[in-house]
Amino acid sequence: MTETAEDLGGERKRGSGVRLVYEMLRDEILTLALPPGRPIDEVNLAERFGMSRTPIREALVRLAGEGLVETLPNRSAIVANIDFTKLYTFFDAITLMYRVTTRLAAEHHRPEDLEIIRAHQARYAATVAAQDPLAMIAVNRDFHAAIAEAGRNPYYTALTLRLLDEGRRILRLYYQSFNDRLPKEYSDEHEGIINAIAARDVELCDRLAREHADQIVRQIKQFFSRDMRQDVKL
Amino acid sequence: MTETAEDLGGERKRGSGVRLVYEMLRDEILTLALPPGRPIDEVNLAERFGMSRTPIREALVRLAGEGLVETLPNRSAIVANIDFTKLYTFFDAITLMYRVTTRLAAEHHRPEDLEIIRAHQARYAATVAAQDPLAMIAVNRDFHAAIAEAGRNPYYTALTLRLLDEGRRILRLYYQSFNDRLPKEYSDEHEGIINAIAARDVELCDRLAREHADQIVRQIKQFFSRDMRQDVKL
DNA sequence: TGCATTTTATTTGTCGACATAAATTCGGCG
DNA sequence: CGCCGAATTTATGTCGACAAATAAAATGCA
Repeated sequence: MTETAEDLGGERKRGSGVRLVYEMLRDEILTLALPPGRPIDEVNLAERFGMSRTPIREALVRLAGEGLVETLPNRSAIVANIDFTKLYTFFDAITLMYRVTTRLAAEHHRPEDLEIIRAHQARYAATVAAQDPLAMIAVNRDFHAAIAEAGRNPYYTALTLRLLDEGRRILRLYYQSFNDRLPKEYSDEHEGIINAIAARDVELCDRLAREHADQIVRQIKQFFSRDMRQDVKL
Repeated sequence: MTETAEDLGGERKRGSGVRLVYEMLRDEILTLALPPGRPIDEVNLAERFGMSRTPIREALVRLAGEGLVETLPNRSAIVANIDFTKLYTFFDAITLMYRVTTRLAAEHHRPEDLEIIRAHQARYAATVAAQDPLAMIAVNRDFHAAIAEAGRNPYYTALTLRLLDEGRRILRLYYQSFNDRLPKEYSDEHEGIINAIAARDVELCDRLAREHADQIVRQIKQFFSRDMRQDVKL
């Protein structure tokens, strides 16, 4: 799947190796290029990135801290599995975080925040028009992350980011099942949320964020319950 | 402060070193034995724990992932500072998490959860009676962590744990200002919460959790605003 | 042939050492 | 006397190698 020889050019600056590996692995995990459960071999990665195992391990430890890889003692680390039995807790949490962060964004956003949010939304619409699900999923995450940032509560932002990242993998599964054809309905909902934030209408933000979350959750629930039934058949 | 020669006995099992360092450092940070801003020297720790720098670094990376230490590139890591300008976001977040986790505990708890929660509360009362603020703070954290666990939403639990840990440092500062004399009022509030969970009364749990949080927040806010005023005077 | 046990092999956990970047000290110059 | 720059020092980032533990393979036995 992944090309063997990556050969990332020449000299890297001291300290940049870890971040490089971290970001690259993270992206491959979140796009499902590395599927859940796949073993992660340290020496393999060390060769691929042309560096020692030490920075590789540090990147893996950080990813493990975010719950993106699971490390079994004395055994290969693996890409974190998606626990479908806990999907409902995920939906519950992300719905609450959408509501809370959007509310706070309405209260605390500054002009420059809105610019950033609108820029993400423009990119989002472009990815939908281009039928590029991978980019769409990534930008959708950036959009809501920007809203959370505008809310200026780092604790909520941190949880929201974690949920959004986990959501990238779930959405990837979801859209793959449709051969990656994208509906564009979310685009309108995003516009409504932006306007509500700009108007500083806290209650409207709450309602729109909840509806936005409910809509996605409903679709994915439907999809996975279908999938569950098929699984049960064996 | 910290004894130089710790000399933790003899052989350790392969893989246990990291957890040992991680837990010990974590405890020292949360009890303020290591004050915010203090530099953390890797070789120093390596000598103290009688192991190489490698496991020390891994423990530090994990602690950095939880926001308990800050690592500056090519410079000493330091114990994470407490950002008092973001105290209000902390209060907001922990109030919400108290409410949400207690609500969920009312819905999803099982008999064994209640036993655990009650056991923590018993220990809590004991620490208050013994006027042991350090233990009291630690057990208070365990009490609310057990409630979060009973709510069975790992995302909420994770954020709650992070907030509770950060809260340990703040509470330590708070009680230090009173020469570590403890009021026992919280004990009764805890009992009320336990009863509401046992009765599966979601709305009552919400109200009691909010009041419990508000009460603590009010006191600490008062304390820190007093402190702020003094700071302004220079 | 099938199962248990030993042997091999692979991969992680840890170590000690070197390279490098920043902080500090020292020295020169204006 | 003070400031700027170079040398020194200190601590981190990275490396290659060894040891331990698990998985896989091979062997022996019933």
